[in-house]
Order: sequence, then structure tokens, then C-alpha cells
Amino acid sequence: MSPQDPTREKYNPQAIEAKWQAFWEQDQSFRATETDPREKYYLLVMFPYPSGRIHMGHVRNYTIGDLIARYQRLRGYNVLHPMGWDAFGMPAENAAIQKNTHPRAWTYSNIDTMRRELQSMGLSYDWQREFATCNPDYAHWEQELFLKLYEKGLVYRKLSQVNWDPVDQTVLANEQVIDGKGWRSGAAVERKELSQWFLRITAYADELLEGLRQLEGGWPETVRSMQTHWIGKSQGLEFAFAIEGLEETLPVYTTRPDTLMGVTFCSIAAEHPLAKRVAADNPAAQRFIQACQTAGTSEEAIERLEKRGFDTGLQAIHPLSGARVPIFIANFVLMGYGTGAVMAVPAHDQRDFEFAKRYQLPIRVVIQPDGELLDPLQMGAAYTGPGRLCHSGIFDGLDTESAKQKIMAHFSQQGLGKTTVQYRLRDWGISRQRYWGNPIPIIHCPACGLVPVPVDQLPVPLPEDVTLTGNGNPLVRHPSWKECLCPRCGQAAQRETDTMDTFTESSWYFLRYCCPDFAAPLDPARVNHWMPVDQYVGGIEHAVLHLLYARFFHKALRDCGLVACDEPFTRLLTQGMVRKDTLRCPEHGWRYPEEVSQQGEGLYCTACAAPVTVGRNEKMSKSKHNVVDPNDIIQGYGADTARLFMLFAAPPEQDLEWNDSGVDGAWRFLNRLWRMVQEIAALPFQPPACRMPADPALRMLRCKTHETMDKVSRDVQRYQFNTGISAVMELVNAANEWLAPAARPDAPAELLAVLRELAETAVVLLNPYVPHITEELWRHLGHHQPLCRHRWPQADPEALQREEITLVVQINGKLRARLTVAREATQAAIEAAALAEPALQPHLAGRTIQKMVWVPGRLLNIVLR
RNA sequence: GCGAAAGUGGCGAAACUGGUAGACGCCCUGGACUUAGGAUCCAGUGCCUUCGGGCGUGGGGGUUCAACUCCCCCCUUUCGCACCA
Repeated sequence: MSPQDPTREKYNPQAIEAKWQAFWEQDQSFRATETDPREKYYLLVMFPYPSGRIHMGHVRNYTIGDLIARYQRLRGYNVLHPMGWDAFGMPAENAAIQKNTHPRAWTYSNIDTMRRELQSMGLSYDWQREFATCNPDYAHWEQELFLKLYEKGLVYRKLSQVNWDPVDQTVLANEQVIDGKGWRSGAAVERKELSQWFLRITAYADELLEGLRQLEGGWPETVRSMQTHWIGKSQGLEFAFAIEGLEETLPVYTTRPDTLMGVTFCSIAAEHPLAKRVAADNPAAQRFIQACQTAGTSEEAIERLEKRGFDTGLQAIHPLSGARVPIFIANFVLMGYGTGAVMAVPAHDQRDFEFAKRYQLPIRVVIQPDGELLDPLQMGAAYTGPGRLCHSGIFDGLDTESAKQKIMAHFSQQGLGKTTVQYRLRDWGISRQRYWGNPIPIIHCPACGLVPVPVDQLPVPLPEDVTLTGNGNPLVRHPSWKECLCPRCGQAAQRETDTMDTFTESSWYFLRYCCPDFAAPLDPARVNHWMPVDQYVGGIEHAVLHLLYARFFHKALRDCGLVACDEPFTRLLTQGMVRKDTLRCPEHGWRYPEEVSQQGEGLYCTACAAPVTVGRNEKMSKSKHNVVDPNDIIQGYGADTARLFMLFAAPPEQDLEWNDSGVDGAWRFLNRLWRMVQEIAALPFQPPACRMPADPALRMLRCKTHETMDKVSRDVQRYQFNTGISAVMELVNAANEWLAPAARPDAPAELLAVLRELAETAVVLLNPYVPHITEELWRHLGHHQPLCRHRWPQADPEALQREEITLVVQINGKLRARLTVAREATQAAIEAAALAEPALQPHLAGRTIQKMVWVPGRLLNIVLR
């Protein structure tokens, strides 16, 4: 190793990073324009909520996005890579109350901080397209879009049972209730009846489902399957039971019409109109219904919940047999699905089975599986599998599938019922009773009813002078804001005080990036230039929330003529979480690493000296005391080290385990790269090799250079960023032994040429990963054009040809020897060489060769008898 | 319960179409060079071994000349949904 040259610069990430960030900004290197003749590539990352500081999850998300954006730019695409802020939401209101400020001030101040933090990462955004969703003009155009959907009949208002979050004092959509708790507050959700605004996402249920098929290959299987289940399409029969002694009938929905003759009772939901009617003059029924409604909706509550029912005394009349069966109010029937009433077949439905057992109701087997005879008295559980029908009159002997078809056909022909499709998906409730959101632009007029605000009177602005108390909606309490005149009749009227769910803003922000300055919601020409998004990168937590809403909203806007494509996001990459070890003290709970001291093997709490246990690594969170502040890493090691570690430690879709010595490893590699390129740059100048050298060892080195181009290209293409880095590390390791010979005065020109080509290759290939250090080294190598405008290298096919290959000789599938042979060696020659190989002789002695399996370029397997 | 993904050294992970299991990095061990300041460089590093070799990709079977990879059964973990008729 040559001694350190004092004139040679040390790697100083802080200086380099500031310098190149300033250059890119001044050069407008990442500006994207529609007039650029190159093919477009739209790379989108999920915009952050401006909560205050960026966290490692953001760093990972945006590093991955930036790598792909920079790679595609080097490949010659006109890349749109925008960034903005998902800026409405409740934390701003809570913070405003606590800090006695205004949500707007708090939000914009956070945005300033976070923008600086993102800029310190060297992300290649087109910052001129930046916006926050709380900007008055974004809110304005969103209100206009809302009215367009209103005109299309995709918006409606209805009285409905809502999920009420008692902590956040607002309504939540079904998607926002997790385990019976508010997705944000974690408070147990209550049921409440309120007039609410809905977007008719169910009108697109089928298309949203169909579209998932189109996304096969581009979207992760998990996300597609989660959305499929969320939409929950099922096909079945809807028909009605007559009720003895009553005019009205009892409509039910079933996916198992084949079990129709096994019905022995009916069950209805507690909220069912018929239940209410029974309860009107029956206090016992009333008590039962109340008990049902107060039961929790949490997972454990449901699991523990016994099947319970209340006999209404009413009798339903079977449409085919005419048999009388009792009608129960049952605690497990959902009003929100199907008709809120079911036909009960205890022999073939587990819930009905449990219910029948409890209330000693008859069990009637009508499906017999092959090979065994079901006995209703012996059954321990319902039989839900396929089989042949019995006790079903004219349908006896049919298999389950054809019975379904026959029975549905029979019902249709006789006018008894119809084939219907049901979805689990509900319409999207967007009303929020909060201040820091976009007002719904509707006016309530006592004479005219609901009147949309005329487009020329938009926007409905949020009042700035509000008193936030955290209780109820400040817009309701504002002295004057809601008072207005009806645009239709001119009489005194009131504004809608609900604001829109913040998922509305994130449902079209990717369209607005295409034309952020347009004086209308969307400019179809520019939107259609960039859309669809070629690659979307974000967290899996939005699999059914944002990603379903946005797909719906996009399709609705398409039907308003504002965008042409059907699906907004062609490819989706969901990055894994960033995790870290947790430390726990029995006395003080979660501990930060600096609250723990090490003595020998043991870890002890600095507060109480109790032994601290190292828990398994979990998602970084403040509550678990296992967060690492990205700013500390960027200030200590530089953004390039942080980026390299994030990309190297795991493939993007997997969870990433934060590891301090792994960060050191990334730092060490960048230093090795720095020193190597410095040394090569200091050698007498030789243009980079473009021909094969005469020296065989140098031919191998040049081959390695070109193999690395190939490998990294393939790895980036298939989003295996970690192995791409490994490949460049190998190349740098391989170059090491040549640095000393190259520093000698008699070093051959072809060595200098090969090394220069190698250094340039390593630097270009790493540019999307670590953009600052590579720009700097590129300059050191004598280039005056910035690296971000260079072209991604392509391997020279001639250089890729290895002259000698090492192949493996196996005996009965076990590795016994390696042979190094010329690339063009024939099978016969290799077989002869293998049989002569000394290492093989003990294994071959005295045994006959049954056959030899020859895999060209790889191995020879000698199979002995 | 239903659906999806995953299980490989002390650790993070590689292995692309069935063809050298453990690339690359971390940790650790030895050595070189050293006063510089988060060092650097070289070598070793799956387990066992009588040094011939044997055993190894959650477990058990199978297909194949050859299995981390394909098939069957089972176990475990993570994520999502959850009385959806």
C-alpha cells in the first residue's frame, strides 16, 4: 500500500454534499418539462404529513424513490419526480391547541423544517412543482372537483350509523377503524347516527376489482389480494320469505342457494326494521336489541361473543316447501351486509349450527359429501364442503355447483327471486367534524335544500379566526362563517360545516403535480403527458386506504374527462419498515441506548441499575425508544452513507434492521471508493480502455468491469439494490491489487486504461445510490459535465466473454473437483480431463460409469452405478 | 377461521431458468503498519472431523444424475381481514 499522500484530499461528505446540492439547485438539474422530447417517466413517492421532523421511514422511502429516478434519468428518460405535503389533518389542530398557535402556522413551519431535511438528503426532486394540500389554491380546485363529482351523482348525503371517534371527536370511514379502534387515536370507536357526506365508491366496485387484474405483475400480490378482499365481491340469490299473518315479506341473501331445503329458521339483525317493529310492543325484545348494540366490536369481543338470539314468535314461510320456520333476532347478523336477514341452514353453516345447538332447533342435512353419510345428531360442526343434494325434492342428486345454478334459475323463472352480486365495500364517508380540512362546498337552504356553491364563488375559505378547543367542530361555533345567502333563492342559509377526509387530498395530488400552476383543477394535456405514474413507492400501510381511494377518485375524474388512463399507478413498490432493537428496564420501561450502560456482558439501566433486556427489533417508534434521528446520521456520516446503508442492508420490500456497525460499514466502503478513485485519478492520464488488453490478467479485470455494468443494471431493474452494491464492492476489491503496480513509473499504458475505465464505471454505477460523492469523484476523474447528465453504461459484449471458465466436476451429484478450461473446450475434451483429474481417482476406482451429465459452461456430473 | 408473505452461518443477507449453498457486508480471531485521531492494510471465519472426509437452507416424505429452488404433509413467524350469510 502506498503511504498516504498529504496533498490528497480526505473524504469530507459535509463539504461535498453542500456543494453538489447547491449545484443541482442552481443548475435546475432535475427540472421536468413537458416540452422535453425524451420519453417520460413519472416516479412518485408518497408525500409526507408535515408532522415536524423526517424519520427513518421517510429516509428509506425517498432514498428508494430517488435511486429509481436517478437511474431512469441516466437511462435517458425525462423523469418527473415531484414532492409535496399532505398538510391537512388533526395533529395540526392538536398541536395548535397545545402550543397556542394556528394550525396553518404550525403546518407551514414544519414544512420548512422538513423541506430542509429532505434537501440535505440530496433527493432529485423538481422542487418547482412542490405544493401543500392546505394551500388555498389546492383546496379551491379540490372543492371544484368535489362539485363535479356531485353533478355526476357520485356524492350524496344520508343519515347513517357512523364510526365515532370519541377522542378525535370525528367520524371515521370503515377503512379507518382498526380492531374497533380509531386508526389515529386508538380510542374505542362508538356507533352514532349522523347525516354524513359519502362518495359513491361502490359504483366503481366492479371496475376497481377488474383493474387489479390489470395490475398483476406491477403491484405486489399482497396489496392486490388485500384490495380484492376489501371489495369482497360475492354472487348469490336474493329472495323473500312470506311472513305468516303479515303483509310484508322478509328478503334474504344467500351464497348457498343449494342448501335452501336445509333452512330450519331465519335470523335478522338487531337493527332490522322487523326487529324494531317487534320491539315496539315487546320490552324483552327491546332489551335484547340494546344488549346487541352495546356489545363491543373489537376482535376479542367478537371471538368471545356467543351466538345469541331472541325468538320473535313470527313464522317465515319457505318459498318452496311452504314449511313454517321461526324468525329470530340474532346478535351475529350484520345490518350492513346483504339485506340484514339470513336464511339459516345449521347443517351447512357453522354459525347457524352453533345457534341451532344453543336453542335446540332442528338440523336438516341436505348436502351429502362423497363416501360418508352425515347424521344430524352426530355432527360436531356444520359441513360446508361440496357434495350431492338430498332431502331436496326435485333437486336431489345434483352436485352443489349445478344445484346452485338450477335453483337460481328456478327462482328467476318463477319470479321468486333473482341472482345478485354483493360487495363488502361500503361507500366512502368523507365528512369530518374538524377545522383543519377542506370545507365541503355545499349550502343548506331552508327553502331549496342542498345547494352547491356556484363554481364562480369558490373557494369556500377556512376562517382564520377560530377558537380551537379540541371539542367539537370550531366551524359550527364560529359566529359568522357559516351564515350565507342561498345562491339559488337569495334567502338566509347556512354553509355545510363538515370538512373533507384528508384522504381526499391524497386522492389526486399526483395529478396536480403534473400542472401545479394551472388556473383550474387539472390541465388534461399536461396530466395526460405524464400519467399514469410509472412507479409509485410507499408504505404498505396504505394498501387499502389511500391506494383504494386514489384508484377510485382517479377513475371518477376520468369519467369527468380530466384524465385519460384507467389506472393511476402502473407499478407499486411497497417498502418494508425500518426496525431496531428495543431495550427494556423492568422499572422504567422502554429505554434509549444512552440510558443504558454496559458492564461486561450485561446491560444496566443508568437510572436504577436494574438489568435491561434486549427485546426483538421492532418498527422504530418514539414510544418504543428505538428511533434513530436521520439528521444525526446525515450530520455525522453524510447523506451518502445513510443512503448507502439503507439500500445495502436489505432489499426494498423487506423490513430493514437498523444497525450502527452496518452504517460504519457503508461509511468505510465510501472511504475505500474515495481513496481508490483518488489514486487512479492521480495516475498519468490514459483514456479509459475501449479494447481488450494484451495481458490476460488485465483482460480478466476488464471483464470484471463489464460484468459489473451488466449485474448492476439487472439488479436495479429488478429492484435488488443491495446486490447491485455488492457487485460494485467486488469490483473495487478486485481493483485493489492493481493500484501498487499502476503507481510504478513503468506501469503499462493498458493497465492505466483499464483502471481508469474501472473507476469511471464504479462511479457511474453508484451515482443513483450515492449521488454526491460520485459527482465529486467524477470531477476528480477530469470530467466537466455533471454526472447526473451522463449516460448509464452498457457492457461491451466482447469484454464480457470470459476466456477461461471454471467448471465443477461432481460424482453422483457431489462436488469433487474444479476444472479451469478454455471457453471453447469441447465436451469430449472436458470429460477426458475430468476422468484424468487426480482428485477424482479414489472415487472412480473400481466403479463403472453409468452416465455423464454435461451442463455447458457449468458442470459435469459423473454418475456411478 | 379466511387470505397473503416468509423461515438459509454469531448477525444483515446472496444464490437470476433445478446445476459450485453462504457472494457482499457486519461481528469475531490472528498478523502488518502505526502516534492518528470514528484508522488503514493482509489473512482466517457454516458445523463436525481420526484431516480421508462427513453433515448442513424450519421438520418429514417424494420427483431428479442434481433440490434453498419443483410436488405432498406438518411446524413456526409476520402482515391483512374477520360472525360478509
